[in-house]
Amino acid sequence: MTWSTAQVARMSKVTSRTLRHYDEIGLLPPSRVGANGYRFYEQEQLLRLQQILVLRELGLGLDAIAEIVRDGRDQAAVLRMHHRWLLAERDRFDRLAKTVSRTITDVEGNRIMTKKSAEHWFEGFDQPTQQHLQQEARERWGESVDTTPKSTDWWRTQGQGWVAIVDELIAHLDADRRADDPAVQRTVEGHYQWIKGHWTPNRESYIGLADVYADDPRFRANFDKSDPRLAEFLRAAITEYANTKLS
Amino acid sequence: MTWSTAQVARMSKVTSRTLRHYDEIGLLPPSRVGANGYRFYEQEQLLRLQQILVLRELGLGLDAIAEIVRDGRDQAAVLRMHHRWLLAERDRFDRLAKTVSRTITDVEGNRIMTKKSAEHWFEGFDQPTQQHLQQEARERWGESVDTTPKSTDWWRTQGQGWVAIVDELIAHLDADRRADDPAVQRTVEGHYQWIKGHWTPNRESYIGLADVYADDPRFRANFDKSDPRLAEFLRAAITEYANTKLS
DNA sequence: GTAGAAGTTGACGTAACGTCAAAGTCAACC
DNA sequence: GGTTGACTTTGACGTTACGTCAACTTCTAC
Repeated sequence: MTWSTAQVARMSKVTSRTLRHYDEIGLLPPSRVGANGYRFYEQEQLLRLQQILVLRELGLGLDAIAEIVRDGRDQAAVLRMHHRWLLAERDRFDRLAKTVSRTITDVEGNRIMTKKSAEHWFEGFDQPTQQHLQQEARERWGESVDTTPKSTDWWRTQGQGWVAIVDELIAHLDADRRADDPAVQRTVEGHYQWIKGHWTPNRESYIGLADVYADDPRFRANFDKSDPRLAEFLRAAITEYANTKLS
Repeated sequence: MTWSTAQVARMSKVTSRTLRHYDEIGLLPPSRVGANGYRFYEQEQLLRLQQILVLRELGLGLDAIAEIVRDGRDQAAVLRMHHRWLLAERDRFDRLAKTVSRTITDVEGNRIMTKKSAEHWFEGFDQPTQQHLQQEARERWGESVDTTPKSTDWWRTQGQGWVAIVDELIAHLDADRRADDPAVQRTVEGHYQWIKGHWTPNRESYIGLADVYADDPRFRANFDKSDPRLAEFLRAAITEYANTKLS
């Protein structure tokens, strides 16, 4: 089966402009281009488009999507990962609805806000999805990491949560704490919860993530910019946490 | 309690740049501006920000958000509407996850796609949320419709489904069909299903919507641009449909 | 042949900020 | 009081992902 641009656009509810754009940037080349210059798509392209649209719904930029959606991967495994992400996003909207419920209660009770209660009003809005989802994909397929210069921006786009965690780790290092010190482990717990917002690592995968942090050249380079002790310290701290707290 | 820009930004996870932007466009003016030029926010602004962020999460543009988020409305009623929208969006992500599940089954079974099955791959991606949510808000608070020039773009952003319905109505008028003609009623049925994708009108609210279409100056103006007979014809057709098909 | 739908390329415009620079303000510390 | 660093402002250019439009070609049905 083959589909024209308009047919694909109609089925998928994206515009032909979008399809052209995706072809231009190499994200979704058509199956073939006719002698008349017309684009034609087949099943493989439709599958890929679905994946693109899922990731777009999850808020990823096209750069990140290009990195995740690739030929040659086990498609069923990719789809299962997307499925899990969609369920996580579904749960986040549930959390947002609960946040609004709480606000309704506050407003109907004419509650005066304190500093503490104000923070509850914004629970669920954090969506550092792109970084997390890319991270998970990289952990899984790290060996095929894209090396385009644009990807070096990944570190720079990390959210505030991560920055705070790094700051704490550096403070621990400066206080000469060891990786298994309870304070250090609390920081790792914070990191774990941050990750857990979107996917829940088990022991193996959390340690695998620590290894990515320490071994991936770009992660490593960015850590070294902050403090040369960081990478190995984080690896040790995460490994300790995973071995004592996770299964 | 008063909060500075940075405090609000931290709590809400938006940037100070965003808060400035929202002030500049009048979407979220601060509670007051100090002698030093600094912005300060209070509870009322935080409540409004939460509403803005909810609607942003739901994919609305800032124009549409400005139209929905207003002073003087029953805040509990506004929040309950947002709550319902969030649950609907949660359910849509559930549908998306089910779509991906189906794809996994197809891929693992090495199913060859037919024209029909290809359409299933894209279920759940339709999100004409902005139009529908604005419409619902207008139906509820139509009498306080904003008259800023920018809002006149609303009509232009209507989706294809709406355009097709209008085209059909004009065709019915040209064929001298009455509002209760079965063919006309089938068009209204199509409109009803289009609305029903996001909220289900009962008799009263569907007729109320028809009244909004005919009585709101901007709706009316846009209808008149297409055909001066349209507004009243649509009102009559919807009223007929609602009285015979809805309770 | 004609008309209208469908499709292309090319190119400017848009929305919602992100980023950066320059400068002022504030608070803590010496 | 001076210094430093965090905080805040205004101003302005840049970015992303298309939307919109124009001009032209191709296809299909009559």
